[in-house]
Amino acid sequence: MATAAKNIQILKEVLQKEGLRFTRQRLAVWTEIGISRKHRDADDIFISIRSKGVKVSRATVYRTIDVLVKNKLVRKLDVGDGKNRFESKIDEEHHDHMICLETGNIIEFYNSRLEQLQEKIALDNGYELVRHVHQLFVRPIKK
Amino acid sequence: MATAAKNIQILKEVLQKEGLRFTRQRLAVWTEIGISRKHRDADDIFISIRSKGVKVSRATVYRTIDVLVKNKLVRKLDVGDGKNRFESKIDEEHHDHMICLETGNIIEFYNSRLEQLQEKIALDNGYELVRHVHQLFVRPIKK
DNA sequence: ATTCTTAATGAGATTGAGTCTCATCGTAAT
DNA sequence: ATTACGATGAGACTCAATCTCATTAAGAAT
Ligand SMILES: [Mn+2]
Ligand SMILES: [Mn+2]
Ligand SMILES: [Zn+2]
Ligand SMILES: [Zn+2]
Repeated sequence: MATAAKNIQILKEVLQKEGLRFTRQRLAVWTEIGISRKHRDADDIFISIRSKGVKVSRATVYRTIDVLVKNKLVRKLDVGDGKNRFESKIDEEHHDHMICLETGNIIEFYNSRLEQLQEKIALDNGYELVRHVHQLFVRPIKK
Repeated sequence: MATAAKNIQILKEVLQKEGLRFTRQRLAVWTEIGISRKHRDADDIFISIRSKGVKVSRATVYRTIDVLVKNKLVRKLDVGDGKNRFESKIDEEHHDHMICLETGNIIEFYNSRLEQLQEKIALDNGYELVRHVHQLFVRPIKK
């Protein structure tokens, strides 16, 4: 799964639902996020698209990402360095992130008990959990 | 506890340890964060100090907050609206935050099992947990 | 294929939180 | 009181992100 053709279809459906046109720029942004390594920032994506010969502006990159995030195709991630990062949610299970304070490396993790606890905490307070931000800042154990 | 005199003493000790001078501005910032309601942003603190007749600049507010955060007198909190918020850690146990998406209200919570799980997840990956960011974005349950 | 309507785009201006500069001020040691 | 040097403030600056608006191009209609 997650073939190029499949991803184009997913994008087209979202754009149609939103009443938006299918453009080369929007496809380029979605392709860039979908195909590439994860946790990339907007400028990274912008530079990469340009380097592949597709004409695009920063404004369009940001505008397109907003649409993708709104429609849950892409996840926005703040690792605390002032720049948002993005990753495709296609073929991805939910996970949270551990950021190494020494290398900047981002490690993904998932723990169902942790997820359940969060739902419970919200409920116990009379709320419904909509989303959560959870990052562990860590240091390698030296022996 | 947490009398004004006590708080001044705490500040003086930190400044001494850091080799920094005790100034009216630094006291004003610490007092503002320590005395007032929680989760305030830097500009809020800046305006409030000025309104009380103490001459201070934004630069000094930010610089002082950095010292306070470094010395664990104050906690920096990012609720995702682009502005950091601050709260005194004096007489406060560790807690995380639930942000109501409808009212913007910030509810504090603490769950020891949750805290333990995070330590464990880091360790299982060969890391030591230094700090964590954990926010639940919630919506009131309507019945 | 050509025309037409209107949404989408791009270059560059703008915003805003946070940082930096450096001339001046004030703490605190003596 | 004098003095040394750290602290401060006004405003310039940074940089991610947003906005403006003249121009471009989807894509529907024919
Ligand atoms: Mn990830
Ligand atoms: Mn709090
Ligand atoms: Zn999670
Ligand atoms: Zn916690």
